[in-house]
Amino acid sequence: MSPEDFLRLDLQLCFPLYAASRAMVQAYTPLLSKLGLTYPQYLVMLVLWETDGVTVKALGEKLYLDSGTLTPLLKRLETLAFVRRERSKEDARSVRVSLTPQGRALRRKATSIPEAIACRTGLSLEELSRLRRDVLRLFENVSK
Amino acid sequence: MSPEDFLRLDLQLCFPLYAASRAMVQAYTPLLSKLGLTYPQYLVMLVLWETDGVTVKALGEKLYLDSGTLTPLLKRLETLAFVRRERSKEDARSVRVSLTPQGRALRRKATSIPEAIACRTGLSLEELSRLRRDVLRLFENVSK
DNA sequence: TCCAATTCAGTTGCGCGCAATTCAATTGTG
DNA sequence: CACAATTGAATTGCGCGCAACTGAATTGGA
Repeated sequence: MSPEDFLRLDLQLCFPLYAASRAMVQAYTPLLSKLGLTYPQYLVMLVLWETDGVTVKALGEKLYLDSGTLTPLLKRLETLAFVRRERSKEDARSVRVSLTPQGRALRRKATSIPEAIACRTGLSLEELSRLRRDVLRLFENVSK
Repeated sequence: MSPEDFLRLDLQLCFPLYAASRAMVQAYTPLLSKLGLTYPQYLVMLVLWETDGVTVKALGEKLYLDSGTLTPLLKRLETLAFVRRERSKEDARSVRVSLTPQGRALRRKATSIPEAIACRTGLSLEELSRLRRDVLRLFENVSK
């Protein structure tokens, strides 16, 4: 295989990854729109449902997103009345994000989503878990 | 495992995929910026290097992008003088995109990129090819 | 042939992502 | 203690993605 061949679209890994990632987000979209959420907003809610009262910095570290993305997103979630944002008392540089009762209540409506998505992938739980592990390894290699 | 557990961020496939896809694009960014391209623009150039004079519709079908994304992107590539856009004579609804000499010349400067990226993944060619196949299968299942 | 339906590109509007910068709060060092 | 360096969030600017829509060109059925 010549070095030229590596420029063939069909031989690259990134493009399928990029297309698959967008396709997965599209699969979530109709389910999430019932809750009034976008996919990145859903990711933030997943973190908050696990750990309420987290700072913007900690959110960014979990989701690999910066304040340029998170600040406006969190303002939209605040407008939707799913979260509150308030300056930390201990360190006035940081902002804590907490769930409102509505934000907490939203969790129940979201419980059916992961299984619905898992079905859409057409993969078994074992295949899903293996693929997640492989993609995670790729992510760790590439992002370091 | 309870249905609640499926809402755990660390157990989902889409998030690693989403993070890995962005990380891969970030790995491309410094290499592509030397050529003056973004990653989606690079994808368009890959198609044109394989098949010059393609329509916007055909580009969209190969890259799974619509005219809302492609039209402004192609205008930027035209401003950069890498492509020309012209209404088709056979069917005036469609627009053909062709490489300029500069666009064609850019290919040589891009030849080293795929290998550099492959190295960054830390995976062997066999692992890369297997992962590409698995991700492609996921994409096909989810997008149909 | 006519004209309704379809197709193709373009436009608008909005929400990310992310680089780069700003600004206030805090930390660490002499 | 002073003050330079660092940190955390916000802001700005730009390029996607994509849904929804527009308008022109083409197609296909009555």
